[in-house]
Amino acid sequence: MIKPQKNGAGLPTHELVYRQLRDMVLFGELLPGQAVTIQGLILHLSAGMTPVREALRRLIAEGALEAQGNRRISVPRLTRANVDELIFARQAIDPKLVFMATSNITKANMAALTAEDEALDRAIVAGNIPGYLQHNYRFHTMLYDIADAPILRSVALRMWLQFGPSLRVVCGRVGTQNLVDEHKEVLAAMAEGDAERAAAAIRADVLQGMEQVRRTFDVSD
Amino acid sequence: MIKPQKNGAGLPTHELVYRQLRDMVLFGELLPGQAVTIQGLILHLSAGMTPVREALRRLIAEGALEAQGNRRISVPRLTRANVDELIFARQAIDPKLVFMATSNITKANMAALTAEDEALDRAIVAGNIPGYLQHNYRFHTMLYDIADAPILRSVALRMWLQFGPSLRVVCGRVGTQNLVDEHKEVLAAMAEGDAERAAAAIRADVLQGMEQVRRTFDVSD
DNA sequence: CAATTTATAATTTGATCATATTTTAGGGGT
DNA sequence: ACCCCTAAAATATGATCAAATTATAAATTG
Repeated sequence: MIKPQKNGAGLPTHELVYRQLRDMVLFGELLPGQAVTIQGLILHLSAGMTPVREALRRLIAEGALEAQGNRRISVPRLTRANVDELIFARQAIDPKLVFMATSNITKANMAALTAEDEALDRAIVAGNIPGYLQHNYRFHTMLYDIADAPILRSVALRMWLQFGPSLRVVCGRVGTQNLVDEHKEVLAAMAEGDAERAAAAIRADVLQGMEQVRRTFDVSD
Repeated sequence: MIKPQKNGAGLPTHELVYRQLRDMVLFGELLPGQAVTIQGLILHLSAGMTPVREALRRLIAEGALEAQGNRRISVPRLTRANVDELIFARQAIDPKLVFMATSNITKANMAALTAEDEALDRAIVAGNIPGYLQHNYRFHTMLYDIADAPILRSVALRMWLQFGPSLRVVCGRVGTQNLVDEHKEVLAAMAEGDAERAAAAIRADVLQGMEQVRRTFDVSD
């Protein structure tokens, strides 16, 4: 007699498992190199086997996790060459998305973006690392959503999943105080409808952040 | 007493199912808008349920398939805006990969690329559409592999999965005879070690091909 | 005789399948 | 058009088999 539990939300279990794992990757609960086992997730999340497997396949496809070949799964450890790839890709994609977002901006969108950026600033002064990571992610993904370009958005999100764990390590080393961003400039340019300037600002922001990731490699590696 | 059949190759079933489905998407056995059911695949590929589900989650994550929300899965139907996104992304990524590949080129690599391009030409004159699609794909993916940049490679492969079904439609309309490419120029530039020229050539090739995809939209849509 | 290596057993983890439940789509009736 | 009812498809579970890592013991060598 098997009884398939009806999970709280209206979402399928594999989706819930996916979101939990994704957040663990993005917001630093999983560190680079860490092993991830199916059995462990079944116990920890009290989910069935099939949903967990589906979520893992999805995360592997998105680059958030890595299949090591011998049936083992782990959080990828970036090489310096990988960071260079990420810098190139983000520099190409993110400004385009912000450029497109500038055309679609509304009063409500702009208010939400501003609120998110202010929450981000508060997390920085408070030294709240998880808060910084979450609000920073939210700020950028809101821009992606506004751009209304699903394919470029999915590429950009994929990049976040790849450098997420490393970004956590960066924050642990330099602290939140030393983190600066170009978000104010992005918002000002978007408010004026100056798409070129907004794109340039986000490119500077991306380069700023990714260079910080690269720098930690010059120390550790 | 259950006996888990040991599939021929040393690869897990979910991997084999994934590859078969991916090839069906890439080489035109699945058309845009077509529905894909789990049960149908279980019967057609005589595979179990769990491996099929895993392969589908992976293909959905890679953009090859689309979850419609109401538990239905289908081959995505590209919009004109989607095609513009693909053009932008490929124009950014592909030349970079060819630029990188030029540094890593070897005698063996160059011979394999040339052989693939010749097979491609033969498929064109023969009017062999599946052959054209396969050799064209192989030519480009060989370049990605030579570049040795796994993250950019995965982004580029994702793009192929998205426009694959539409490319099949294009070939069905214009025929293979009207398809031209810049592969000879790419190979010549790479042989000289001129990375800039090789990158420019592949950009022209990409634009050429993607514009053809866009053109079919102006007719049908 | 100690230490390193090799072989073997045990345990953990992954892969697949069959089955039970839930949800959706579609068809006939009001 | 709306609502129940049925059938089919998707979701989720636990059982079972297979494989890989770890632990343990034996053996060979310096």
